[in-house]
Amino acid sequence: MEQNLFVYNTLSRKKEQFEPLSAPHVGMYVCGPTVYSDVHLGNCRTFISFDLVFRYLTHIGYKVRYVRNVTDAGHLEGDAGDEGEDKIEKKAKLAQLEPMEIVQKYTVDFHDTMQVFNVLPPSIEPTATGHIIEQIELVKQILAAGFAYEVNGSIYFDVERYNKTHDYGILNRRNLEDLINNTRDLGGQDEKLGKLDFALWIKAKPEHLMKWPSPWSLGFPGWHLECSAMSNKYLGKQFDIHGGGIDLMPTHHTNEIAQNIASCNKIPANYWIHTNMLTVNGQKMSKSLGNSFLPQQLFTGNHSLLNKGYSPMTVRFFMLQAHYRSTLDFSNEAMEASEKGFKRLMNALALLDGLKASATSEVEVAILRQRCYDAMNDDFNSPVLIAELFEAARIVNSVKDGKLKIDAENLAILGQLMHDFVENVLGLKNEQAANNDLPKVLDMIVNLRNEAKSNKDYATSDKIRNGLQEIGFQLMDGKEGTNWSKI
RNA sequence: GGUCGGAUGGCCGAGUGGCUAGGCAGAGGUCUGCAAAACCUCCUACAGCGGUUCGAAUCCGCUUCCGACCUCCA
Repeated sequence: MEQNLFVYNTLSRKKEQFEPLSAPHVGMYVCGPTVYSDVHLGNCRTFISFDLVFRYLTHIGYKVRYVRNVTDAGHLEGDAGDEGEDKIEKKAKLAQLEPMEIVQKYTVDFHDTMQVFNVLPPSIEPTATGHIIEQIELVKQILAAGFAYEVNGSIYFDVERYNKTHDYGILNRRNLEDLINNTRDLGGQDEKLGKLDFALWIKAKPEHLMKWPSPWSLGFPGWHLECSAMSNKYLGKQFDIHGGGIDLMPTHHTNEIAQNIASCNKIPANYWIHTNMLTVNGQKMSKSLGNSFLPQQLFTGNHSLLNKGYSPMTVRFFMLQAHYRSTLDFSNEAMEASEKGFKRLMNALALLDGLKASATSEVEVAILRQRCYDAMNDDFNSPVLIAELFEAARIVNSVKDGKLKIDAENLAILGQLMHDFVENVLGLKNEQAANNDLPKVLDMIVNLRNEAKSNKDYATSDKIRNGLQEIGFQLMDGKEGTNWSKI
């Protein structure tokens, strides 16, 4: 916490010094996935971005309670507005499954995918269906405060009424008239008094499967409600950071803030962090546009836009090479560049242990370390951090080649710095197979080859090297012997 | 249509008034039996047109193009 961290706050549209409400504790809420289908790569980018935030806050000494929800009910489908079908229920009917079967399947898939990307689990991962009571209580409070009304068993939030005493556009910076004038007329919204009003509680139709009793009807909660209720429950009325994809900002987060303020007159979070979109050919990756990749397709290369597969850590590195607030465009060329860069960084990390210290040092590593912190303190600037780490890699390689001298003290700092930032902060890890007999076998083959080589039997030595290359191992002859690495 | 944001070298991508990241690709060199890796050197760009300034990729205006949101979305 000696770090002077600055965070870009969507509320102020500025970078602000990060000051938690009660350090060293930090409360962070991030809107998680709706578990009605596989997470795609764009979703993953958001959670990887917040994983970086979580990891860095933790690294600099904060005790973070990280809450990321799973939406397993109440999320309405498409153009029909609040009359639309629950996404999960729709999928369940199609697949002739219980809604909770769908939820279970895609929750497991989500967790697996997060693990593959080395995304740390949040401290608490609450579900909407697990907090129906809390949501009903919240609706009661909003009703009592006079910012909601009931029509035929459904409850709607009265946006125009709310805006008379509060600023509805505090986050999205839009005035109400503009919003009203630019809102399309949608079908099936007869019940609502105002165009911008949104549902807090929806009365279920008879055929609806997911429904719960409430004072108003047998029904289900509106989508925006769960995040208000659950952040309030686990982090309090006010907490430090609220995050999510930038596409959630104009509507979902705007409504969330309105709900919280309407119920307890406090804006829930001080810092609002929004991550930008992953694009494909310049267009947002999204399920509805049909241009999304599943992580599995990326790993295997099984997609028409892909030349080959890329490993999870390559993908993670690719994403961290762009700043979280910039759009990131996906392409094969960019992925291949990241694949090589990632390998270069990890090779340097692996060489650290074998480096020998000199009596004197030609490098001052503490300066580099400070530059790494400076990068992250500037709104989690991982691309700049990675640039600094490539400088660290250059030092490692030069020392290894005997071209640069480093003393024990600087070597220790260098090692610490690289492990801290590459593994703990960026969350990158080596993907090579470990803990088996393979290294011993390879070392033996390498020794055989070196015997042939010292006899100038290059036909044999090249045969061994080429053979290993074909099955995925690259040999590298150096002054101090031969190294191998997985290609 | 309204609101907001973006346009950086062959590709990706940082940077917000002078010091002009980084990765990948490309060229040359060192090393090496040859490779590979590594190291060194080179390629030095900011959509266009005006303006402000001693000085602009960075600030202002206009133009062109692209995107996001306005409707579920990470």
